[in-house]
Amino acid sequence: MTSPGQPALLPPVRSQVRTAIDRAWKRAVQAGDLPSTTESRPSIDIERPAKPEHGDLAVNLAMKLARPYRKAPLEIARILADAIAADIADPAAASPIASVEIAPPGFLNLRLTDVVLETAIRSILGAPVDWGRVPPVRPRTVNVEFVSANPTGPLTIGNARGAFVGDLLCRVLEAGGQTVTREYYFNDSGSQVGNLGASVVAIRTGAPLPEDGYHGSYVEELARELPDDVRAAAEAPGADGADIVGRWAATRVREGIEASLERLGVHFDVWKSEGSLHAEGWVERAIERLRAGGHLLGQDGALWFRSTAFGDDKDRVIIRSDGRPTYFAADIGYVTEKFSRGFDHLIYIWGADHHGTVARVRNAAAAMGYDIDAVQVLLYSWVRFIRDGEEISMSKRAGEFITLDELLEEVGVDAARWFFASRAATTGIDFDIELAKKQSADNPVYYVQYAHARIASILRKAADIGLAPAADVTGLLAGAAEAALARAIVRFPEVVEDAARAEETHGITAYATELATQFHAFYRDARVVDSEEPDRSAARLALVSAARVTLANALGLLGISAPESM
RNA sequence: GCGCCUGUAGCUCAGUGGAUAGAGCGUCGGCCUCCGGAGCCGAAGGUCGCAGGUUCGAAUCCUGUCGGGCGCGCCA
Repeated sequence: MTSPGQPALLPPVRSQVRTAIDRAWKRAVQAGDLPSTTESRPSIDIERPAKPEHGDLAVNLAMKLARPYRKAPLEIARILADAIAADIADPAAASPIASVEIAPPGFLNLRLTDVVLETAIRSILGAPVDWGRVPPVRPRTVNVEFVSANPTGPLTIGNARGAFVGDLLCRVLEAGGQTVTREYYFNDSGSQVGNLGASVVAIRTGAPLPEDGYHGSYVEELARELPDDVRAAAEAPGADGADIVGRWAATRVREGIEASLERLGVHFDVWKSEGSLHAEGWVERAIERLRAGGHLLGQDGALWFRSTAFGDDKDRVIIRSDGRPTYFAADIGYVTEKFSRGFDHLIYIWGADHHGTVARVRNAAAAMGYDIDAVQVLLYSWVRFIRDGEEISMSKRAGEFITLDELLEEVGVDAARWFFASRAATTGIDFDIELAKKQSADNPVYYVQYAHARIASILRKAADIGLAPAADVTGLLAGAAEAALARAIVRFPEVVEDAARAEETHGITAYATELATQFHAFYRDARVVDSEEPDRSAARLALVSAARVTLANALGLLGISAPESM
């Protein structure tokens, strides 16, 4: 949403072109050159041709219209091309298209005007912070819940992907104009917390660890740090010592988790405990709501949600026969609690092993009267961590694990962020720790950061001899090197738009790499700092300045630093 | 057995039905009198697991099949 005083974001070039094509299509229909149809026109796909001789952008609309119109694609392409040419000739239309060519089997290959590129560069330099933000398709207030590991031990590399994927998703949604709340859900009162407390007590008293106890140095650390007042309360007659110590330990562990997450640049807005959902009556009210809707079923002494009525393969227990609510009961209470805070979209980031629970949560939301599509689950696949050719197996309870902190210490936050950002969340991936360390110098993230640092260095050097970026690059783009770099820069908002829509970030890392390559090529071919030619130098400084802003914003979008020097 | 995800270059991964399937790393060969060589240029490397089908066109959609991962609790 744009407030009155604020200029609207410049539409991405691709959107401007789409508008122009649409205008041309209507022009052709009005002129009677194309049949008017009651069917809606197919969506206009605009793609970037692999080969430069195919122009800046290509449109396959003529091929798509061939069937409904029962006309040869090339014939339709001819008509559309004529209409686009007419649109270009109309000064009032101010078309972003410079020229159009037809290529078999029916492509329309377009070239952009220099004006469109220059306008974009001007807007980058004028409002660098906004560059890459795109207008929302539909503005939403989104709750993204992720990590949500119970505070029974430090975060491990097993939690890593969820943390990065969730935060990256939030960032990409924010860039797409949505309002995002990052939320962490945890249980600090269950039996596992009691186990943790019992383990701490056992170490403290020198007793053997309980059967299901927790191992690991962090448990010993907790035992050492146990404050006297907590110990006294736990040892009071009739007190549940394991529970009291467990709650204290869970709080300590949770604070440690929060610190780890902050270290990797993930900040949660809301920390929500499962206990609070019960205490505040959300679970009870949600169950009543389901009951009122006739979605519950008593059987074998337990209370079930009729999930099968919504297509699930079985019904799901909400209250066990012994009267204790299941985890799922808290889930449905949580759904109502979240919606009560005004979110119109809920996203859960879960590991792929939770896919069996997706249907029941969404179905319960539907049963309570919410739009099922407003509850979305993003499943990420597992990462196999490899060291010395062997998969690292982990067990938090047995104390065999590598913590997230240790991983980041080894490979670095920027490299780790890049690693996860550059892969689709749904594919299983291998993370070879030795390889990640060994290749750290060759990691593409440094390639992109290097390009940024190099530009920063150029700008410093220019300033030293009194050269500053021009306010504009008008006329500069006649040069081939400049034109190529400008075209790469201007594509950024489209990349963000695609990433926001796909809810994936690997398009951004690929783009950042490509832009860095374009910059390096420009650097090779065009001297930027040149006191002999101050005007051209100033214009080129403006262009590389725009490239720097774009690289910085692309990296920033991924939570990766953009260093001034390396 | 049923369900979901997945199979693309030596390795790690991109590829929303479109033009000769791409990138990084690795390998091989070149480039520093000049704004940062963490760079640039070039080369080799592919039956897109396999077999059918859909259509002007398939890595992409459908069916089958083989391999890998995960799930199928009154666990979380």
